[in-house]
Amino acid sequence: MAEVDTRQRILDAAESLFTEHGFDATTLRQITGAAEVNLAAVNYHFGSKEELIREVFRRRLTWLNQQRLQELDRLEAEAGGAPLKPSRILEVFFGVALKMAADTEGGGRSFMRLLGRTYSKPSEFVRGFLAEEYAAVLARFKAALIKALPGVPGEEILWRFHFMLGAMSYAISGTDALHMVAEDALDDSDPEALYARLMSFMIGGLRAPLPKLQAGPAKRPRIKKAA
Amino acid sequence: MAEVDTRQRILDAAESLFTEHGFDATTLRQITGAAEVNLAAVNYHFGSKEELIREVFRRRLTWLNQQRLQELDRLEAEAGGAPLKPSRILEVFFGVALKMAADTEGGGRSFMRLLGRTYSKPSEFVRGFLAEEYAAVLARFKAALIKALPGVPGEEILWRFHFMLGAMSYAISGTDALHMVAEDALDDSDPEALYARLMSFMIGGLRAPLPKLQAGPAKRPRIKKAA
DNA sequence: GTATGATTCAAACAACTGTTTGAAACATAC
DNA sequence: GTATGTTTCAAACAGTTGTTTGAATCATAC
Repeated sequence: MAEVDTRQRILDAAESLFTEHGFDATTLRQITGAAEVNLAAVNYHFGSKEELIREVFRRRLTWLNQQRLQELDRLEAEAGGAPLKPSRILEVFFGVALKMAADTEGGGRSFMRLLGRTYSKPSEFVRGFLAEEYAAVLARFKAALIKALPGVPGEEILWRFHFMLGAMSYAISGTDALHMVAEDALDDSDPEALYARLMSFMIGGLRAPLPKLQAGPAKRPRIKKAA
Repeated sequence: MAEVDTRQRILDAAESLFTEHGFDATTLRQITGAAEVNLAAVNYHFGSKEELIREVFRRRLTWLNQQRLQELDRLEAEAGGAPLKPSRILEVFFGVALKMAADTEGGGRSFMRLLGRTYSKPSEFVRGFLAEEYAAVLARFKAALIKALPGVPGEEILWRFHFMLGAMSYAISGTDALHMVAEDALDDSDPEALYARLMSFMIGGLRAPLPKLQAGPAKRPRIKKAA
């Protein structure tokens, strides 16, 4: 019984401290201190600091991605084979994440900020299982978007999806960054408003006119002249 | 004479190692090893590791922001008081950054990746002078954008600017992240193409319809019915 | 009660951290 | 040449890191 309690307390403390100071700058002594457990408890319950980090991610990420897939399933079932509205797809993917990020009490907010930062700087040993957790989800959403946007090349969609991940990451970890730079602070206290803002920005970006790419390696002339 | 060489070699090695492993995970012994200088050289030339980090940023950031202000000056002078096209403003701000990021040889690319990550996780002691370096630039570009988009509230512009910073950050540090997740790798070998992609995405986002913000602290009903 | 296994605890471990030191090597001016 | 100031170097410093250890405590079943 005490096991669960201790594990949970360590995970919660670690998640919060990792978010605040990063992995390397957070020591096991800080974690066990905040969790009010013995130092050796981390190695006893998780084996090592690296395994603890992985578990911090696994705990939330698995649920998050299951939720995303589940909602996409529901949406596609409702549509019955017809392509979805791109905005609906984005709403599922980012809506679930932002909903989690809005959960200040359960620690979801802390985790999402951590995830955003880690995603852009995957320490070698998280990269592997992060890819593992994300692979299926990314594939599903990419396929849905390609189907929803028949006119847009798949590569372009992937890039724009990538840009959107960046926007979301900053939106969540957000105010820390802009706050430091803009004195007239942005109000991020309202998750609904943030969600609405981010979503209209993303949809605008997703539906933007395609860039004029010139002189690529596989340039294809418009009209084939006689050779 | 040797001083300059040593300082420079340390800064270059530090920049590259910080980008790859982060500040905390990079040790002075790694840096001095890569730079092929004595361990004590860092403390002799920079005073401390923290000062070294600050100098790594200062070296590039000062130039980068000067460049941005300079180009904005030129643009506004040409316009002669008339509001600029929003896309032109973005082209200056992000174009300069992406040009630097495209500089693989001079180390600019490495630095921009580092900057993008640091911006979203400012260790307490970089935050201060990072804000210092950015304050003037942000203010200028914000003002220009507000002038260029008279219909859009200033707060909305700031948010969208923030989202764009996120998109750019991911675009630069980019492929590491998406690469790990999408097997059909994105080709980021062409900076021109990346620039074009990012720019049309951003402009699309910037010009997107305003979000419908409901039930804020100042909710205003559409039609006031009889009570 | 005793026995068995899981969990906690204080203490120690070796390895590594940023920093300091004092002598050596170097450059430059006289 | 000597003198002076700067830069390099190997070695050591004290402090912190993640991890291990072996005894103590707890819970549960018999």
